[in-house]
Amino acid sequence: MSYGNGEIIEVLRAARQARQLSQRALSAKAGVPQSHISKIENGGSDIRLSSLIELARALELELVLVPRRLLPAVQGILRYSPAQLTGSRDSYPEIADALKILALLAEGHPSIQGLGELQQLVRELGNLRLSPLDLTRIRTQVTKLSEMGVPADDHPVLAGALRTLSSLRNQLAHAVSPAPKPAYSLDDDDDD
Amino acid sequence: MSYGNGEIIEVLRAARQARQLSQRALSAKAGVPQSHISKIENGGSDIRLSSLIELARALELELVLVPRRLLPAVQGILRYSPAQLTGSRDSYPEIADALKILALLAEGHPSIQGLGELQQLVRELGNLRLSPLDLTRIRTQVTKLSEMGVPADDHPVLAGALRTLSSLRNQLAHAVSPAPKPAYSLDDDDDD
DNA sequence: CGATTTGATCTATCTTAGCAGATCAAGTCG
DNA sequence: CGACTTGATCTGCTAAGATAGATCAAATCG
Repeated sequence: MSYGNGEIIEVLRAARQARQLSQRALSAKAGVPQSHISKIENGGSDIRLSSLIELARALELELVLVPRRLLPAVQGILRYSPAQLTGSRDSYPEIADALKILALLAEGHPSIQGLGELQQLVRELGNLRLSPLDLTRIRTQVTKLSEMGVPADDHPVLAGALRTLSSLRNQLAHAVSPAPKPAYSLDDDDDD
Repeated sequence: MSYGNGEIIEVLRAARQARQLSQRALSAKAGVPQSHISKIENGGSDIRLSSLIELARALELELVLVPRRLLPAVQGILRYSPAQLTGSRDSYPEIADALKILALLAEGHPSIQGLGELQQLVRELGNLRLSPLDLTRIRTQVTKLSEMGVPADDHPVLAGALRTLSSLRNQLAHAVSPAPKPAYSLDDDDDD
């Protein structure tokens, strides 16, 4: 299935409704008149690319051009992600798996700070290029964590995982200089 | 990183060039005037959604709206699929090529400090996960550099490349926290 | 070298997106 | 029941996308 005007617009509408936003609320967010949003959603307007991007961003969507051959794979990701609006995934399945396990642990023991730190660590690791050995180390630590029993911030397994993954992250991050904060902040990512 | 007008259009241009189509050939395929394609590719037109879809289809691309949280996963697919236009692999041949060209330039003009900075930038970029669009941008800058003529630190092409690649590196590096310096500094990294 | 191709730029014209609001019917809320 | 919200539709206006070509300089080809 390929996406035409109507399909793209329908995704926008569905996303707006999923977020329980009215057209007026989206109008306020995106800076587009409510009447215009109505016209767009009803197919009465062949909107411009910049407007599409604006509305999409207000709905936490990104516009992507996908080679047709890869469309099924991409649709697979969109389809099997929980509600497509929640749930973070990475393209390293190991990272996604690790985050799931850590999420479960953290959910069951919200007071254990180390679990939150671990989640953050693993997320950051997912932004770096990982070797198979790196992935193995991450998986090993997460496996130990899942077999840990009742977690505690001073539990040796948790402390060991923090140390190991922290060290790994630091090693890899050393290859990338810290990003300076320019006076003009170029990336205005999700500041709503 | 999110896709703006310019990024989307750049993907179209890259796809056209990858298929070795001229603007006139694409015009014939998509039914869009060549002059209009030129204007679009040069950012002189905020094209309509229907036009974007038409051009994309002629280039075997599909337009998809992706929840922002799933963008990394989708980009992962685009990055690692062998069907990708650039033929992406585990290592980035584009980075290797770019470093080669920069090394030649730097070798011929050892006094140009900016070339050393560029080499460092490209190396660091190679440590981050890059999308096809990222690679396109890097290649574009390096191509301009190789056609620059006699380089100078204040040459606009060199300055532009530094700006563009620096900005790209900073955007990507934001996803990775800086590696902290522990009180017990085991490895006193002398950052050159 | 002439012929051809390419991307960019131009003119003129038509169509419509986008905007600012107003207003309406229908539904919901307290 | 009145007040309020919502999505749809309307008017009028401006600016720009899209089109049809023409034309140019630069590059490429045979």
